[in-house]
Amino acid sequence: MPPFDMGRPLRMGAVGVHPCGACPVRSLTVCSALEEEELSRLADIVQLQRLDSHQTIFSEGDAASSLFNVTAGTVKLYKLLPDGRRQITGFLFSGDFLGLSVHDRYAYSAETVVTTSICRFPRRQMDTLLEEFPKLQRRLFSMASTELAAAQDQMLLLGRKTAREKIASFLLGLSRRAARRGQRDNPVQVPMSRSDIADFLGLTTETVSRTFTQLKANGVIRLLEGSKVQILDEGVLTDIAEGG
Amino acid sequence: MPPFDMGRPLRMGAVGVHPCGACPVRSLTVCSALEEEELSRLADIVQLQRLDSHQTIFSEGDAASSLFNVTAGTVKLYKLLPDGRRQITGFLFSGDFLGLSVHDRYAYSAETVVTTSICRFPRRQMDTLLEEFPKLQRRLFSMASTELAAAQDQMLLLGRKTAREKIASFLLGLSRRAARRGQRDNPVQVPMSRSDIADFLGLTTETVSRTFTQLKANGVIRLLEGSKVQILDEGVLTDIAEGG
DNA sequence: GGACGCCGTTGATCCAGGTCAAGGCGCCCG
DNA sequence: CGGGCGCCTTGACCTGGATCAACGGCGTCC
Repeated sequence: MPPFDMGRPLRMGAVGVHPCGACPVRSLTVCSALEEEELSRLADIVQLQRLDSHQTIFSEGDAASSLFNVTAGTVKLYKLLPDGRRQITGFLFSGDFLGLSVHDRYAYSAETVVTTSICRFPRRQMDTLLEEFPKLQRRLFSMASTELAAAQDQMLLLGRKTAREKIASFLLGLSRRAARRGQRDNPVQVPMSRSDIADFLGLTTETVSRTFTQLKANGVIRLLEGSKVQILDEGVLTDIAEGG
Repeated sequence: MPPFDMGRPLRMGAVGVHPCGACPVRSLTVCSALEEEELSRLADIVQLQRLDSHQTIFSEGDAASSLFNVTAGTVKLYKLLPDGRRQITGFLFSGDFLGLSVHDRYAYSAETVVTTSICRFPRRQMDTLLEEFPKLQRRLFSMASTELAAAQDQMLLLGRKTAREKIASFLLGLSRRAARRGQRDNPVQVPMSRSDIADFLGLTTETVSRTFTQLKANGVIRLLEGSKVQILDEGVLTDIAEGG
């Protein structure tokens, strides 16, 4: 047994000063909509959780009992076909939220990619706060709209882009999101496996690997230690991503 | 010049009894969230428009000045790559809404597939109503969540399904949505061209055509007059759609 | 410290679906 | 009523990426 059970939820409302005020990613999250007073109400219902890599947060079809905020790490969302084929519908990083549902069931599964911290908001209590704070509702709506736009980009990628264009788009997307979070955008961290990338882009691991090799040979990127990728020519990579 | 200019917007607030009360698809739309009093406020800002087939409603990158509700007909949403490759991200029917945006620009283009009626809500005024009627906000959020779930299904389809599975899923999807609108679900109307279907499913028109022929030869469907498709064995079609 | 297993890479071959080409069949328009 | 133009279908062939296979590196567990 470990000295601290980090998997056990931590009720933050219990401590004197709630942690949301000091949350380093607050400005990125749904919580940025709130003032101090409201924030403390949110803190009353939140549970912090730290999860190892490759842990399931919830599975497709589970009762959708919570909403979540990623505060550190990486999460993947995916859907499966009965024979095991998998489509990863998104990767989430700090500041991103997950857990929206229709008909009270999650429509996809969520799993950590690396060690990850999340805030869990029980849906019932969250619904109450949403009624009480329209700002929160609006912020959630705006984040869902952004998600929807990203989903449409991903459909264009999946339906109409070549392997090379998919990989280029993927790397640029990772880099831009890192920048938005205030993290290093070049070289960019690529924490997920080839197999995860393949299932996100509608490819196989072999094709992902070959395409990285090819972009490297073309002098567009470099593969670095610690799953980092250096973008050597962003202009060219952008052109490739757009089919140029 | 035509005797009536049906393309000219019709301000409905001007007439004595607003038309939303009698709207035949109200229960399907965002408007179902509202009571009579609120509905008339919505009617004050709405413009009804009737459009011929293949008319552009707005284009990707346009200032997002309105939200829309489809009340009759069919609309397609799509994104283009610079070289003209196209991905249709969704088809809309009566009751569906469109026009959500991020950063005040539409992220996709919208075009009618057949003769179509839409309600146009100017964004500025809509925003005011959203503030005033949280129910409306919640309804819009819920519809966006549903859209998001559909987008994830479509990603699974685009990334991981075969041509046969894609066509089967497409027909079942059309049929189920028709049923939800209270329309005939079998035989099901397929108002869009092979080329539209191809660009929705990430295929070519040739492959779409061949796959229809193949499903017909297998006795799963029949192609009828007037762009209708009869589903002869829904169980088999469902199995095909899920990779069975 | 050795063996095993997982991940990533590379090579050889295959095939689903794309591309190119040719008609057929309505439908509109003169 | 005839010609032309979009659509749809079908056929022949091609190819990008999948599949199958082998192997090296590296971490983990006896």
